[in-house]
Amino acid sequence: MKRTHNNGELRIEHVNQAVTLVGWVAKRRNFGSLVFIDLRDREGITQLVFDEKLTEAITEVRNEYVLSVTGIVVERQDKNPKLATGDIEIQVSAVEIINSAKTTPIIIAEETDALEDTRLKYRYLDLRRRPLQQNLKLRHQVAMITRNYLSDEGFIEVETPILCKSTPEGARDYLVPSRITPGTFYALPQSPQLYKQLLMISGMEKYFQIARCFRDEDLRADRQPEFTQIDIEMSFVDENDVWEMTEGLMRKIFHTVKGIELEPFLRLPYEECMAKYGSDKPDLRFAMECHDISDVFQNTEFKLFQQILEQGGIVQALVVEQGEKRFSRKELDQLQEYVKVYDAKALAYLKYGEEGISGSVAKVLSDEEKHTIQSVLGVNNGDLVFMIADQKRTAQTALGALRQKLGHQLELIDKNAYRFLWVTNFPMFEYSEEEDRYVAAHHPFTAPNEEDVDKLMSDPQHCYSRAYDLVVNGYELLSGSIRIHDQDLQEKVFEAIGMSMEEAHNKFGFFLDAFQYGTPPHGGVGIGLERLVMLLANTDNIRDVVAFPKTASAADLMSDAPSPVYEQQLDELHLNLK
RNA sequence: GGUCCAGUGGUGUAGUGGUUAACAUGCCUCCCUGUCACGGAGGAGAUCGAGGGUUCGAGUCCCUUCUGGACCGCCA
Repeated sequence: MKRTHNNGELRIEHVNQAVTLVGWVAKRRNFGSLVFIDLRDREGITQLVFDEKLTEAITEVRNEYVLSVTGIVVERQDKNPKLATGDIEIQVSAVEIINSAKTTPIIIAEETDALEDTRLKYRYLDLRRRPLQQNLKLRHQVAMITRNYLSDEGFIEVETPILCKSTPEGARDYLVPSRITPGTFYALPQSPQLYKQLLMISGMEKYFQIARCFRDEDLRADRQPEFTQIDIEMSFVDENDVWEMTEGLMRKIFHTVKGIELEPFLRLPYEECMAKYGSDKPDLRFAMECHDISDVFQNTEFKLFQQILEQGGIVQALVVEQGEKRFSRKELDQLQEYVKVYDAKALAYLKYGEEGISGSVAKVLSDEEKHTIQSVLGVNNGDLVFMIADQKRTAQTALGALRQKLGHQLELIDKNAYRFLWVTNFPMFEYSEEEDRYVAAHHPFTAPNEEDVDKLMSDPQHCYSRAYDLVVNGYELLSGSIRIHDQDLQEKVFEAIGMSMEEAHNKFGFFLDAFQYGTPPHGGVGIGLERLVMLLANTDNIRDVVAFPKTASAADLMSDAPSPVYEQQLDELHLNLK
């Protein structure tokens, strides 16, 4: 019997039609000589009615049995408004039990029960549940919109290799041993970066790929070891072209999926972003900005602030409007502990109350200082001021983390809003304590700002790049940059990060060779598909939008990967385990 | 590498040193013709993640370890 309809589509107008439905038993309600079964497929649920002629045939039927039924659509005596098909039911005339099922370890109909490890072990059952099914559908929808949009804009989808050359710059590679050439390895791509740039040299002009990427780094709630990027590269463009194209894609996606018309995307240079929000991925769904109030303490008597300022640090401050009475002493202590996670030494606060100014540093600051803070920050009666004095980045980052925490804790966040922000002008380099040298902050093919080219060697710390991130609601949604297309400039950048041309040729020789044959100006982005779908699905966990995700220790609880392999496999690959 | 949280019938939880480990749900048997979180009666099901220790006595306290989760570092 071939199915005639799915379980989500029958309505009152189908009454009296003969139909055949298939699906899984979601629920059985037994009244002896009358039995109801909720039949589920991916489109929905339809209620089946079995009268006394047929109850015998389904006595053995339990949850998750697979059935095929034929019957007549009838109007229900009592309609169920919670169900799309709630106006009708199927008076079953014939039933075929296609397959039986063991009792499931998790209850499919319940949407929330079962802990993470059980859900992951029985992922195929968890995937039968409505929320995950919807997320996978959503993910498909986003991918399709993206493909169509980019194709219409003249982009060509090209697949790049999964077995690549290892490039130890950046994230740790997943390695794949070569059987044919003993002692050598492929790496899985961290991103198709070099290949997409090569495609620009090849004259593809506009490329995209929905690309799997792999990074052997520790996981987070929004990070998996393998993930998907909507990878895009364009020739003969500058930042504005890339941004406009990306905004167009985002508009299309949010319009189609959510029916939302996005506001124009804001733009903010990195340094300003760090100063205001203490993060390179700020959540702009609430205002609350940080301020550098070091100037207030130029002649301070307070030793701690004095010392920090002398060492080149800053005092960063944040006002919680009407926050004076919103925190207990215990909560303030907890916030104190919270900022320590971000390396801040302490969190100072001042309460501007009716009966004067109190708080952790009320006694050690002068009246003049306290009042200057008030006027500089525009503090009103009843406000609370948090301060962190530390080295610039530490103070900014710790207070920024506090800002984000307070946004949640004080419920300042508009949960239905999407606030897009381009963070631009990232630093070209950052100092690596570990390696005792400057390393590329983005990657070494990122173009420096034109006015900063002179500083590449002389002042790398103040050299900024044409890299940009698109940030939404506290998530880094994508990263990209305008790339270097000039050989001399590329050599200078390698020199600045202490990489000899010889070393550079060892690592990226094929790429540098290609560079010599007429490289167009180009740039692009890599959009984190999972993060985009997370935002659209309103979840804060990446596992909710990945069909078969890994645990925090990068394991697959269902298949039990990674796992040991047979001796023979190691032998073939010329590998010895330590 | 570090910090914190969790682990108790199939599933989710309660149980802060003392009798037979409780509740919900699921499961099994029986009853029921209008349920949709169906209802009713009965039943089975737990070496309390593992190992060690403290104690007259440990699910409970201590140590070690494993697993899951969140975060810091890391993620060009």
